Amino acid sequence: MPELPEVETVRRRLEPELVGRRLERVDIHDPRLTRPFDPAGVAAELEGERIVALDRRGKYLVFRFESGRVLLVHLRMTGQLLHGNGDALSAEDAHRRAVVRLDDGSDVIYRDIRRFGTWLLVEPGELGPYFEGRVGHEPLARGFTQKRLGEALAGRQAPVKAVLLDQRRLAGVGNIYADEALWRAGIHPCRPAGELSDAEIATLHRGVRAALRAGIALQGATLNDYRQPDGASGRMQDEFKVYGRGGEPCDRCGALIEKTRVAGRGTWYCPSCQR
DNA sequence: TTGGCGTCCTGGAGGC
DNA sequence: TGCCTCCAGGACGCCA
Repeated sequence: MPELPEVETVRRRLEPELVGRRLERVDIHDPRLTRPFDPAGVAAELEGERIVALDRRGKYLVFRFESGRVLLVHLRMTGQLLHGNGDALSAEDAHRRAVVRLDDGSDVIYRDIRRFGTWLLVEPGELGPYFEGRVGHEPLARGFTQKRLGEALAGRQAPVKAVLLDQRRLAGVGNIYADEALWRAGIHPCRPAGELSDAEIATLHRGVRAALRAGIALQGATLNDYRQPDGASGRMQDEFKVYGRGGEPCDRCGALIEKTRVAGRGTWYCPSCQR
């Protein structure tokens, strides 16, 4: 499922291909994609727009247009953005939810098996209010310090993993990278967030950033559905320390990795070296 | 304000 | 072989 490293990988691949291009035709096949707005209306508004920048905020892809409008694309669980010739990209694919024809004749295909993904067209000046209170610190930004992480965790009785997954506090961390970050930090995912010491917060701060950077360096993790815009798989799944490795030995201490459930999510950890 | 749970959604795995 | 049930999880709404 696309988290910060996967979304950033998609952004980096698409940016040189899409910036400067005009949207000639937009076909949105899934009425759920643009809820609560009419997909035909959204498509009509998008046609003719020129992309001037492609950014990322948390797990959102931010398409900025010449008019000042912004299209926010969230891939959720199984969303994919593919770029190429639409006819060659399996036109019969039942999971195609939208197709955008660009002015160079290429296509951007949006496919989504579980249909959780969303497209939201935001008017100039509305992006800030939309993100306000909804999307928290960027964990790889220069300003995300150990102090900022400490503030996000302070006073919370919820499991530390649940707080890492809370996008209002930390943007972009999902189930995979939360587990991987906690393993790197040697912290048990069920520990109450507010009880971590300053030293543990410092270790977790390094662990979160290291896990996310590793994911970006390996072009994300491909488990089932995530693909890069050219269809290639990521390689992070080959470097997982705990996620999905229940019953296998821990790389650090050799104890068998266990699985539990935290915040309603499957959670893998080492019972020996994560305290 | 906080934390937990249900909902949306579909494909795959496992059981019978 | 076919059918049924369960599981996976990001964001959001609801409730205690």
